[in-house]
Amino acid sequence: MKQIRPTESELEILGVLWEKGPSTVREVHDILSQTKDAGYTTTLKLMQIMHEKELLQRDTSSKTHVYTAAISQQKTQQQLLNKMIDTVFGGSASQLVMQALGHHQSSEEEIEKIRQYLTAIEKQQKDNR
Amino acid sequence: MKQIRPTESELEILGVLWEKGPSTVREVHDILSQTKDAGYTTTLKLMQIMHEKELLQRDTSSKTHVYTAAISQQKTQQQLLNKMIDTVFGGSASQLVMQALGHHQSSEEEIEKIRQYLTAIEKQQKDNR
DNA sequence: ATTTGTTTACGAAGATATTCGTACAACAAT
DNA sequence: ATTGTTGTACGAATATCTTCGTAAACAAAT
Repeated sequence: MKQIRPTESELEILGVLWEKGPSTVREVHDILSQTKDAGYTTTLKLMQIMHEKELLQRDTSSKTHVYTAAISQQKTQQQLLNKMIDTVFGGSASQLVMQALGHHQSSEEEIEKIRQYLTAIEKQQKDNR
Repeated sequence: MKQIRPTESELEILGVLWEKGPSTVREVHDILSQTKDAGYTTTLKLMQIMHEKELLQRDTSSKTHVYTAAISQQKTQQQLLNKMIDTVFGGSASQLVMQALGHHQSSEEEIEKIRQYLTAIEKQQKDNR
């Protein structure tokens, strides 16, 4: 399987593209600069490199290029999670889950969603027996 | 708050030390080399640098030094999780939780534990209102 | 047409991480 | 004592990531 290894900065950019959809460098940069302090050309360069690495696709048909994430959020999440569970959580996913729930503000709706998910998993396990 | 930013390789080493407890370079290296391909002096150097950065403590009383993780697994987990939730999961902890549960075999006991955890969190949130 | 502003392209510097060769110290076995 | 083994220290090369200055292309406004 092709391993995806975006760097920190690259993940930030991917995060914006996943949320906002196809965007120009300017759009990405404006969002990043709210929380980060970097020049415009820095963001540009990063995105160009990411395009070379095939982390991003781009549409150059108009002067201002439009970039799109070329790797799915799901797949990236899964890969990073697995690595993290392995190295940092000693292989225990439930350990990670509890840690995540414990120290992060979760809304009631979110908690309800997770409950339903747990039920679904249990049901599935019974069915497979 | 002091931000902890271990690199990939550093996390691997920390992972070993968290699991095995205080260890020599040789011990750490032997475990790492099962899944990774690096020379002994590379591991040594990394651990020396980590000691400088105060990620590891070491006991030099005997010829063969013994290293210990100087940052807690918990704290590190929390910090990495928060960052990951922010950038990769669009701020949604439940998203991360579901992704983690979905691709990992969880026993019924584990699921039950998580359920109880959810209940506790909900209760706590009500009480804080 | 000239100026102004926005954008891409490119190169190179600076920062950080990773890798390993070599030298030397400690010690055990011969 | 000599040799072989195992360890630390250290420097330097290499690789990778991040940052930004500068130039050129282009379009809109004057």
